[in-house]
Parts: sequence; structure tokens; C-alpha cells
Amino acid sequence: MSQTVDRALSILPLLAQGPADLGQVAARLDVHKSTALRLLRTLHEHGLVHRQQDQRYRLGARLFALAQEAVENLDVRDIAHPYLKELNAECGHTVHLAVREEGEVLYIDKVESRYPVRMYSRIGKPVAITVAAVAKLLLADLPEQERREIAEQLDYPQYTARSTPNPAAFLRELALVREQGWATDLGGHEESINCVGAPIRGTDGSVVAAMSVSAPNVVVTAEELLALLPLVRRTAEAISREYSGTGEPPAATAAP
Amino acid sequence: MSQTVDRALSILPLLAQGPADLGQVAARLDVHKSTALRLLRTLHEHGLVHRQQDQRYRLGARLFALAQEAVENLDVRDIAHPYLKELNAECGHTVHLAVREEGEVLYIDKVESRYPVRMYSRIGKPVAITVAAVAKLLLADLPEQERREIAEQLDYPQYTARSTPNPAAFLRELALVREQGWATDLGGHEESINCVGAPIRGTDGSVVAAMSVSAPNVVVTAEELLALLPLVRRTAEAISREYSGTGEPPAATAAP
DNA sequence: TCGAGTCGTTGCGAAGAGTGCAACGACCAT
DNA sequence: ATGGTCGTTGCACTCTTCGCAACGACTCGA
Repeated sequence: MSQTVDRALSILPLLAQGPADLGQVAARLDVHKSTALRLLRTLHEHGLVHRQQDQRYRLGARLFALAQEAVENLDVRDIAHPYLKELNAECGHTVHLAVREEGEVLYIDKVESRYPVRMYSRIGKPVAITVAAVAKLLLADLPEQERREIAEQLDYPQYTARSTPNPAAFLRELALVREQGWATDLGGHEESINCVGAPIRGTDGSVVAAMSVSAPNVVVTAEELLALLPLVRRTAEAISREYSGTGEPPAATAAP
Repeated sequence: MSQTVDRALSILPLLAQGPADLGQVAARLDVHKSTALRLLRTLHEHGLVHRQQDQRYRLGARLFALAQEAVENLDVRDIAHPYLKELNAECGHTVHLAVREEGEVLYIDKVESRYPVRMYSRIGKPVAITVAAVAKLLLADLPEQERREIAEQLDYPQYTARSTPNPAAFLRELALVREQGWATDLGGHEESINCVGAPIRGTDGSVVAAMSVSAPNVVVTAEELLALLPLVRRTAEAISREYSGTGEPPAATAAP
């Protein structure tokens, strides 16, 4: 849309491949050397481009600083919330969002069920880490060694007969979750409550958060809840795309 | 130097702080909304800016991809070489550059001594990992646990009476090197040869390479070699700045 | 030592690109 | 309905950017 800016930005991917001198940049852009020089100067002033002592240009440190600052200021909760609301509107059940923090798993957002019978939980509260679907999703992404260490150190309270009984069972469950890309909690925390969850991933593919849909037996059976799995996964993937800044503008206003 | 590009690039640090809508961007740039819109569009087309579903703008994934691609294509050797040559010109001794790779430490560049008596080494050859200054520097930067594991698994050949004898001594040496920010090898590999070395660090402060100056006793004493330490450290820091894309253009042509 | 070649840099006039304006449509809340 | 906000578009004006040609610094080889 803007020619000058367009040209300037085209320099960046070019330099990402390695250092280049003025002539090379001008040639690749198909512009006069003087034009390329002015563009490179501007990029340089903003620190996006660095000039090494052999006079060639490279991408500069500011680029890394910007990328880093951006991820630090990214808030999963902000981004996920509208999706969680939408999911709740579609299925009616309670929707949770959780992250891992210092060895715990915490709920950081929640959209309440439309049904009168609700599950108990509170934003900011640690999750039942050995049984909750979101906890399994978040821990399943850790490297194997770390998973083992954590599994050993945890307590395994027997909330119900279906609660995860011991480290070995937990590790087996995590391996399964890791492989299939989704998780469940079928009456492991409270006898009558089931959950299905899916992971939210960042740019590098690592799991940054997890979401789940929970509903009591009296409202829907475990089978009916599991039928929601594709919807839950699609939602999680949409949030992942949005969070990592990948993918298209969600809904473009079409047609002239 | 280029107004349009200048404005466009000013948007990036602004968005790094968090999402912003069109009005906010226009206000911060002190331009008309329509102008801001066109700039944002161009940035968007290049993937540097992402539009979330609430219409606000954020930094996009392409920025991270660029930063990543740039570091992958960075070659320490290319960047360091002129500095190594300069250092050699100043002190006359052999200068080495080394990196860590798959549990080994390898020489990747070398500038030969001007003196007839030279130290034996070869580019691409693994260094004596338990005694060499560059090896200590590279290993000292690892997390403590990893250092311990490596120290346990190594052999400790007694090249000389001053060679590092065992894991405990090696770990103590690494801790010292880590703290003081430089390393020596005083006759630990060959009785008559001494080295002083300093680390080269990347943007994030981690050690990406190490350099050292080596000279035999017959040319300079250990004390005389140690007197070069400030010079070696300054050189390593200059390379670090250049490598991480920080700092000013090394030597600007001044004065009108 | 000189001259041919390369590379980065600068001043200038032409023209093309970017700018601000005003108005429109969509959306939201009162 | 209605007033407000926000993103978007077409247009005319003008400021910015472009390519050119020429300069200076530097390297290489004769």
C-alpha cells in the first residue's frame, strides 16, 4: 500500500539470510543505490539494522528486543477470553483457562455454565494437578525428565475412585495426552463431573495455556461431552493462532 | 532520513508495549488516522503487525521469525576474525576462537603467532576440554546441574603436573571462571605454554564462543601474558557487541 | 607512482507518492 | 431513533522521495 515502506520492509527478510552490502541490497530491491542507502539509513536509526565493521548491513539488536518485549506483554487471557465466551455460547457449559506457574497450575479465566448445576472453581485457585485435564495438558508438554521429577514430588489425593493413583499412572497419562493432543478428566476430581480440554500453543509450538469444558453427569453424559472434543480443539487452535500472531484477520469484511 | 519509513517504524516499539487501535497509533505518531491506517496496512502485509479480532493491532509472528532466522545465520567466525587479527597484530601471539558443539569444544579459528616458536593446534580439532581456557569459559556458562554432569563424565588426562586432576577441581575452576569472567591455562596442557581467554556473549548474555591468547614460556612469562588480560577482555567485549548487533558503527567517518 | 576500477555518499530537479481532509457506513449505547 | 465512536475511502494538493550524475575514498595491479 505504501511503496517506500514496502521497499524498506523488504530489506529485512533479505538481511535475515545474512549480511549484505549496499550494492546487493539495491540490486535485490531493484532500486537505485542512493534509494537503498536512504532506506537502510532509516532502518539503521531505528536499530533494526546494524552495520558491521566491513560496512555490510545485518539485522540489528532492536529487532530481538522488540520481539522479546512483545511476547512479555502478551496476555493469553486477553486474547482467549472472546473465544471462551463464544465456546460457552455454543455448548452452554463451564469453560476454563489455566496456566502453569511455579510448579502449580492456576485457573486464570472462567466462563460460567448456563445450566443451574455448576462446577465449583475459582479464578486464581490452584487446580487439582494430578487429575484436571488442563493440568495434564500443561505438564505433558514439559521435557521427560522434568515430568518425572514433578510426578515423583506430587501428592496423589484420592478424590474419587478414578483419581490418578500414583506417579507411574500419572506419567502414563501425560504420555498419552502428549501424543493425542487433548486430555480428559472423567470423574477424577468429583465423581459426577467430566472435562475435556485442549492445549494453547505459542509461536514455537510449546504449550502456553490450556482450556477445558466441564459439565456434571446430570446435564450431559461423558459420551455427550466427548462429542464436543472437535469443537474444543478447534477453539484452542484458533486461540493459538491468534496468540502467536499467525494466520489471517479472523473475519474480513468481504465483497464490494 | 525517510519520513514515511520513519513513521512506519515508530509504530513497532509502540505496539511492542501492547495492542493498540488505529486512533491510539495515529495519536502517538501525531498523524491523521488515514495515514496511520496506510502504514499499518503495509506493516500488516509484511506480517510485522498482526490484527486481532477486536480490530486492534499487535506485533506479528513474522517479527519473531525474522529474529530467529537472523541469529541462525549469524556466524561468530566471520564477525570475530578481523578482531582476532587486530589482537594478534597488537600482541604478536597466537589467538584462538572456539565454540562448544555436542559435548566437545572445537577451535574454529586461529591467527598464528608472529614468533617462531608456536603452539600446536588445528582448526576443527577438539580442545583439551579439562584444561584449556576456552573450554573453561564455554562450560562455565552452563547451568550448574549440567556442569556437574559433564564434569563427572569427563576423563582427566594428566598432561602435566598442573592439569586439572578431577571433577571436583574442575567444577571449582569453572565456578571461579564464571565469577571472574575470564580464564587461564597456566601450563595445564603443555608445561611451557600459557593462555588467557575471555568469553564472547550473545544478545541474551549467554556465552556463544570463547577466545584466548597463547604463548610459550620462552617468549613471555606467565605474568607478562596475564598483563594482556585487559586487552583480551576488551577485544572479546567488542566482538560481543558486534555479534549481538549492539553498539555504534565501529568507526564513523567524522567531521564535515 | 599512477590510473582504472569499485563502493559508499551527496545535491539536485522532476514527478510521483504520501498526506490530510471530509464524508460515509458500521456499530454500540443511550 | 439518535448521538457518539471507530475504521475506511476518494480526492486534490503538496511535500517527499526517486534516479541521475558526479565526487571522494579506497584497492588492486601495472
